[in-house]
Amino acid sequence: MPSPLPWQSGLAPGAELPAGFLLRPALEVARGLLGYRLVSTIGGRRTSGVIVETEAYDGPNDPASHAATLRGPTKRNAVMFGPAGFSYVYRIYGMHWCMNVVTGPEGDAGAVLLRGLHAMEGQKVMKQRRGCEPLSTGPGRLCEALGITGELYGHDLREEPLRLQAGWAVAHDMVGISTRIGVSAAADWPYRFYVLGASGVSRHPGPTKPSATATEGSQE
DNA sequence: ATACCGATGGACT
DNA sequence: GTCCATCGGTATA
Repeated sequence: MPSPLPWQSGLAPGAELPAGFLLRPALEVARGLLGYRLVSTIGGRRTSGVIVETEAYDGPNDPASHAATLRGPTKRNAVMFGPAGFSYVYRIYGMHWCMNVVTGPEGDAGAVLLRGLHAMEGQKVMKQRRGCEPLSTGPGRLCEALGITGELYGHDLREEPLRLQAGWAVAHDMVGISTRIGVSAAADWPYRFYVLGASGVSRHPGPTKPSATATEGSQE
């Protein structure tokens, strides 16, 4: 068994993000958000969890980003060109919502897709919303479990009802890196980050980083 | 365990 | 028209 995950010892206090945390490039923020917390009070019901899986989307430089086109901002991707710390929520396949955290200075269209959450509070509510397990593994499920919809497009993540807060530090030997899931453009870019052995991670593949310590295989 | 398939809506060619 | 940053059911191994 690898070292225990830091959040297994109890609930971390909600904390503000370190200054400048989200102003860095999407790739750095995607790694940095592992162990941080997402707290929803949408619909007056509190649900929260620890971020255990992310993907970076690096704006115009990144062929897989919704901000990749040379044509500049569209109605959908506009929020990504704005300041960091706002949510980019979009609908995919006509039925699921996906949520990103906008990163980088204004004008830089970086974003980080939240793909996996280790549920900590309000699991009963999440079950109710989801109707089945797993609760918050995968971007669509994560949004459903926390009640995130298109209404939260452009929401300031310092404010109710959806807040991003600092949480636990995740050591480097507990982080897996792989290519992004479901993307065809830039398919070989190692822009996905996940916590080894954590529940809430959608898959544990990873051509990119063998990561000596972790024998995978721990279940939820 | 992996594989395929259908649902469904909006952005884009 | 086509392409998805997906999911859940069903099928096959």
